[in-house]
Amino acid sequence: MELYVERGFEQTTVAEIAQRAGLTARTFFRYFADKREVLFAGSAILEEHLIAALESTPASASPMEAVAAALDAAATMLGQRREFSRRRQSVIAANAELRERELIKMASLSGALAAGLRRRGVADSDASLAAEAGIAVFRVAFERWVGEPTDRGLATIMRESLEQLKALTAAS
Amino acid sequence: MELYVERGFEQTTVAEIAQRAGLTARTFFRYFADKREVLFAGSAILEEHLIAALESTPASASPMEAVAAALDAAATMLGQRREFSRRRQSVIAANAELRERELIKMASLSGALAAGLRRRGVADSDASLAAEAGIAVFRVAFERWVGEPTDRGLATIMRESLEQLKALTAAS
DNA sequence: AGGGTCATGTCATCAAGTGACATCACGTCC
DNA sequence: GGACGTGATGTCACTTGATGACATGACCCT
Repeated sequence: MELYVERGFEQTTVAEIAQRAGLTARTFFRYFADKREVLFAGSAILEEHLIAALESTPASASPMEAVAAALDAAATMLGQRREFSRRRQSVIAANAELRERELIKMASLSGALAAGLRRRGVADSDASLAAEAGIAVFRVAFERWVGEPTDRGLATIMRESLEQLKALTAAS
Repeated sequence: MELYVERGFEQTTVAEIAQRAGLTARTFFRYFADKREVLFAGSAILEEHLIAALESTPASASPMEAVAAALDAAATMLGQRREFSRRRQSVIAANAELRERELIKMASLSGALAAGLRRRGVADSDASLAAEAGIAVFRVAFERWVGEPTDRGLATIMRESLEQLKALTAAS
């Protein structure tokens, strides 16, 4: 991240990253599949937490309620370290390849969420839709949280956005 | 697409593509920014149609109604050529880089949609949420349409999925 | 005939990945 | 303590994607 912030993602070579870490480029590629992946090391853990939260909601909860619980978990996980998130996000926003990578991580989250819902007996189509909608909320809320001047709390913004989506679809 | 279907995306080099087209690799890169882009040439046109449809809905329509109209336009555009869509989709599904590219095209659609909504006076946050939700529906419906054994019509499935989302959020 | 523009080709170069093999530090076992 | 296996790292060679610089040739306009 240091180098990506200093001179931008494209302008830094893997050799430079490796050098700063006291390693060889070859070794870098043994830890990260590619130059982008190094910024997304945490996403697997995030996914685990999301799923754990989903699984621990009572079986009586509706699909969207379960998704909301998962989003809460995500919020508490990311909610700390806003400064870090902002810097990271500004690096990602500045480069198309990184944005692509982020999107596929989100898609993976969505897929995991949908699978989790199916495991609770939610119908296939409901599961994918609820998961996609949940991730849409996540995305919008996260972006808002990172962009706002004062920290209102990611969880709050998530809940707010979810309510907003509810209102929007109801009004159609 | 021929080559991507024949031997897979990774296994075909740009040199081969260029050769089959009777060109040089250098020339290929003058038409397409990269090896992936060649599969997404149509997405700019799709975006235009979506926005055109959005703009031509009455100002009285709610955000989600306007989005629904845009989705209808997308459906009539893609609704023909299901066979083509299936082959293309199977190529994309088989490769992570292509999936990434598709996701960013979707994100671009979402951004354009949100911008269109804002132009109609919809509040910022409502606009992004409605757009994201719309794209989520698009994604799920398209996937379903491509995967189904018989062609029920993309537009029908889109409407159906939108209703489903409405029901899901209402039940939370 | 001359000049301008556009598409293409050629060449050189860089950086991202990847496979094959060597090396070195370590812990284990006899 | 020395032989041995294992895992992490380095070195080297190579392919491919991508880009810049320059040349060439077709076409059109005056």
